[in-house]
Amino acid sequence: MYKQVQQLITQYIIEGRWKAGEMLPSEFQLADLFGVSQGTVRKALNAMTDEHILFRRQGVGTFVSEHTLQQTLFHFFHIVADGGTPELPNAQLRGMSKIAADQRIAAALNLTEGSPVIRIDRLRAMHGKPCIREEILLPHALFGDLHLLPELPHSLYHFYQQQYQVNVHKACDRIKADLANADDAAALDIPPGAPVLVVERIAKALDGKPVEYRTSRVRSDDFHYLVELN
Amino acid sequence: MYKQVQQLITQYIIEGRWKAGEMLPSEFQLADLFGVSQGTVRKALNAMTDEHILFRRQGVGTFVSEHTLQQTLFHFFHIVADGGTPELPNAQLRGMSKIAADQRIAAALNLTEGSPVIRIDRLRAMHGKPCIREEILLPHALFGDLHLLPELPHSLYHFYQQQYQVNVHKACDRIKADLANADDAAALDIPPGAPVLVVERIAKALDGKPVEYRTSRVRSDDFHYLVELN
DNA sequence: CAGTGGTCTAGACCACACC
DNA sequence: GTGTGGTCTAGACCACTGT
Repeated sequence: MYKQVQQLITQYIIEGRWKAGEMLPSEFQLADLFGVSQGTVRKALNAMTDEHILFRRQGVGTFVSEHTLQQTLFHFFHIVADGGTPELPNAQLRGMSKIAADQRIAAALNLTEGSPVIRIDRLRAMHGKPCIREEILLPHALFGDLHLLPELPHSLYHFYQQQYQVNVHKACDRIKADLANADDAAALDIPPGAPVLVVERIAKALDGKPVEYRTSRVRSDDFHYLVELN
Repeated sequence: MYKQVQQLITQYIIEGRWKAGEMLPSEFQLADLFGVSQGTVRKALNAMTDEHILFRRQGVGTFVSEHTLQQTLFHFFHIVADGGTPELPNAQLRGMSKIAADQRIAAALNLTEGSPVIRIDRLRAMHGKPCIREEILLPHALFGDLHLLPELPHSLYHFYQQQYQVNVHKACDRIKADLANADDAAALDIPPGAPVLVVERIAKALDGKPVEYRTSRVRSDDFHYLVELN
């Protein structure tokens, strides 16, 4: 029963009945709504809190998670300057376009080859030092004419959520090492052939469908990728 | 109260009163033992199950987690062949010695400089193809004369647990890119200057103290590091 | 069959936040 | 003060396991 409740609440959020940042009804109201006891609702809410879909504040209420800067930092941004603490870098937009998905992109986003996708190129910098080249690919079907906007905010997941009702809540990163090519060298201010980290990410929405395919090329002299294992 | 119960159970495990793989008393017996209700014990046990310190099987009982191959694979081994599924590679022992901790090692293991540490060198291979060079550093105080053994098992965390009552349960990986040096090239069968992943891990025991400092150099042509974010 | 964990319920009380 | 989530308790029943 608590899993059904969980599924129902998730459905309500996907349908936009409860939006990001909004407060849900209290445990007892939800219990009445779904015809179960307060304890059962509680178990569902806590499970969803563990998945970071909801968050709760004692004395206040239960809310749909927003991708705030804090959240994004802890859950989805793992590139850190060597001596320092996690921090969000600036992002400089280099270009946006609509292209047709090749085989690689189609596979990553679970589309058919040739489907329209939006491509974003950005250069990110920390403390004025360029550190990451990002290529971001989005299904056109979900994001409409995003590529025609003049600017983008730095925190994309928050933006996806606010403007397109796309809630990123899971992701999978594949990390490799490579040598800096000419574009890397020019953009990141490193010698060609220097080692770089390549992080390929596929991000998934609440419904489990892939919604973003992102490739980051990171200079490795002063930055690393950090993973906590529990 | 449930946090106190959690702390007590953890303490019992650290003291070796309940050892890896053993079954704990039932929820009601624990409730009597600690003077709380069964629901409170349950909450503590479930929290510890989430941290992978315990695992529970319906109809059977609650057990102290063992680092089985399965566990190790999912929680602590994230290097994967490009096309394939996660898999544990062979390990070929290259050498073991007792050395004095330099500043870097002392900082990682929270020891004073000059403390004795055990150093292990291994070469790991998947499907007969060499893929990882590992340097493993252990505090001598916890692992005694491990370096005098003629052989080591492939799954070290299980071995630490069985032979030295050291339960690894958290770790932190820092990932960088580098160029293959002469030793990498020779051992991993790649050209010098090829890109390699460098994974530095500090592993922590149940009591939160660092117990292993491991540096892995991974060939990046056919392997990657995999991270799941939730 | 007996013993275990898994779920659901109901009620009480506490801690906290906001008005 | 009122309403919220957080904790603790107690009891019932179910599902699963091993004998």
